[in-house]
Amino acid sequence: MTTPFSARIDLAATLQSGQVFHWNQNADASWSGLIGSMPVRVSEKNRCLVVHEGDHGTIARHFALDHPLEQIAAAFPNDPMSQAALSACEGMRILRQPRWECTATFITSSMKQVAHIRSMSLAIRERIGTRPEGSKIQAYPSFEKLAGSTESVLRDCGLGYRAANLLQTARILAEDRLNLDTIAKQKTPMLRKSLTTLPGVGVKVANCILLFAYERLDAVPIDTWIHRILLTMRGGRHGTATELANYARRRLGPYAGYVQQYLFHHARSLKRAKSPTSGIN
DNA sequence: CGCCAGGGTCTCG
DNA sequence: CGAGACCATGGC
Repeated sequence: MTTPFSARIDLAATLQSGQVFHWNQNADASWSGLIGSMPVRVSEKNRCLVVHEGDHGTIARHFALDHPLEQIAAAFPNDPMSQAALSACEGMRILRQPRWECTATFITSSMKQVAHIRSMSLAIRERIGTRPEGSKIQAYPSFEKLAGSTESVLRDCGLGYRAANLLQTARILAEDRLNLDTIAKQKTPMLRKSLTTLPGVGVKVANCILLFAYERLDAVPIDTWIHRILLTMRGGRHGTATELANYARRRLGPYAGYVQQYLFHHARSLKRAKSPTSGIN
């Protein structure tokens, strides 16, 4: 136990909002997980982050304690849905994720519920990953290691038709036909185009990767939830994918990705509250 | 049991 | 370009 950081955070919202899929809450309400291969245990005290285990600098960076939440909140659109999400999720942060791990988990995410993305992530870790010293769960396998795996092993992890995509992407990276670090200097539209060359990465998944692993806080992943919300904001008026994307960018402002994440988590929280039998999904 | 899930890709108009 | 079929799997 050490002195808390001073930055405000809602740890549960941050870790359960469908950004990362491998954190576990302990009996004492603290959270255990990995940042890359570094075991971490953190908790919340007076809405601030307390470190029990792990390097402080790495943790502060991963949890994006430098993001200006007040400025971001002030930039939220002034409509009922956005403001409701803002007050419900105050303190939620967009994590800075390791690029490969984020890319891989969102390749597996298509047409899957959050609960199942989690189970696939845990299965891949357990089956192919390696266990850091003193960690309960295993680290996500590197793309080199995953490239040496097989499609049938990945199907055993529950990936279904996504297995081939993940394997092929891992091989492209292992053969250095694309470098996730080198492309980080590209401007957002070009970076999005680079990411979508990877098998299993379309515009939606690319926007998740841009937002969660490349600090592009204006990137807006439009999944089924956000799609419905945007339609409601437009008064039920339908449109093409590109029209909706343009609308989202204009409507949600400079921190559109943040607004999107708050809307997503809030909408899912409301639905979970209606069915108490279901756990965290 | 039927529906839906943080969609991508290929085909066809 | 834009719309539709198809893709596996599990939670609800």
